[in-house]
Amino acid sequence: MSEPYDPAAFPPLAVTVDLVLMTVQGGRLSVLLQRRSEEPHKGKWALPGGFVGVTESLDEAAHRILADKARMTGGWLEQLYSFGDPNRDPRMRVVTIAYFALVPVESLAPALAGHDDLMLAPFDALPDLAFDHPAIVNHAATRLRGKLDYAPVALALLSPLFTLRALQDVHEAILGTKLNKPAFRRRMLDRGWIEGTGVREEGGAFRPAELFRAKP
Amino acid sequence: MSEPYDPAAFPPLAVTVDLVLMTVQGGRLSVLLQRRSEEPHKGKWALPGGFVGVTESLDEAAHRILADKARMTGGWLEQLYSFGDPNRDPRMRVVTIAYFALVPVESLAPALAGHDDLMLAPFDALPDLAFDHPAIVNHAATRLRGKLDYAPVALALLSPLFTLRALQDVHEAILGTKLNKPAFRRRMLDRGWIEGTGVREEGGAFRPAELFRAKP
DNA sequence: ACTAGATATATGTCAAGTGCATATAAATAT
DNA sequence: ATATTTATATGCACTTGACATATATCTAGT
Repeated sequence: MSEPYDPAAFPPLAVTVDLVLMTVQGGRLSVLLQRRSEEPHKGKWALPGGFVGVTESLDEAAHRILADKARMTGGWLEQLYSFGDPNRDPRMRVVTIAYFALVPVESLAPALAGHDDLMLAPFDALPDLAFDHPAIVNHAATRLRGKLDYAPVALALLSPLFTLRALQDVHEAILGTKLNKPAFRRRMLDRGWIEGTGVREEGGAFRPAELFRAKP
Repeated sequence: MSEPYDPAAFPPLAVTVDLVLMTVQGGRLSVLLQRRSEEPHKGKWALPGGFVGVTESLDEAAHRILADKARMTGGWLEQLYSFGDPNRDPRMRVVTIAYFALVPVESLAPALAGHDDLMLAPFDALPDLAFDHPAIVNHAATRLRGKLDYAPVALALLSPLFTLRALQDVHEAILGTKLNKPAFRRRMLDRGWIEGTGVREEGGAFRPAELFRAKP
């Protein structure tokens, strides 16, 4: 910031936070959408979001919006990217800070139940989205795929105890490809993100797998 | 954005773009700083930046500020991260979108000459910075180091024709470590980012190296 | 009980990538 | 010419991951 603040030349802008809340449901990477009840784009699906309060940090605003949609246990939240095209909202100039969130699908159940203005849309069948939300959603998917290999993001999509098979299913859903089982297994164990519990899953029709958990 | 816009509950905020303009000078990774001429933090060093105009996208604002400081030939500009702590500016609420820029040091010479409110500060000897600019600068350095291996960012710090030795010097300056020469050479050629010109550098006291250029 | 079937887990081998040491090539200075 | 210095090339060990295959462990069915 070099020049002094001149409100006439540089009027303040509306600032929002939009949330790309992703989860894996039925083997497909999906994103939470909310039907718009107001113009513009009334009736279209859009990312959940909200304006940033004056006394609130960006992270706090993102947490607030996330907490409204999901029980935030074992999830992941990080800033994604900021979008500020002058025409992205026809009403007025809005700059949005997009956030990237991951939660196990069970954490979304309470919010989804009985709210028909909310839905989980799979990435391979997204509806027509409002504003520039298609670009935001694509940005999030790309980031997720890119981080999969060097950050324990996939763990945020699983419940606290999980099998290696379940972890692999999550990776395959995100990448859209099949992975080699022994190689995946060794890679995950080498990363040092997870630890075995010694306990096996129960109820399966075949040999039960060991349950793992995220390392603290 | 879910709720309707209520200016009383969510007044607009000032939005700025701050630029972390980095280069390698004398074998050291450095950042362009500007001395503040106004309160707050008057006299302190800070990142160059400015308010975002109403009709201007974030990228356009970043380009405008960059063009003011450097001849933008062969450089790199990308959005870094947004900072919006409510108290980051004591005057008022300011959200800043930080950008990450790389240019060869020669592109900065015109701006630096005769402007004693501008300086290139090496990362290993940064002065006391205004606002939350220390955090922004650290974020940029981390991103730069992280991208070095999988994106051709180092090329943006060199003139169009360069030797592999010069490219290695840039990498070493950024990472702060010495690298193995044959391994570095092979790695760079495998990446497919550069191509030989068949022409050799001239004037050196010893065997002249081949000049390379970035692939289109 | 035993066997078949299915899945979890372990191992062996190969190719690619990287660090390190060393060898060869090409220029200048004396 | 020869020494010196740097560029470029090559050989070798080590690590990592893909893939194939082997072994272990459970249930279901006879």
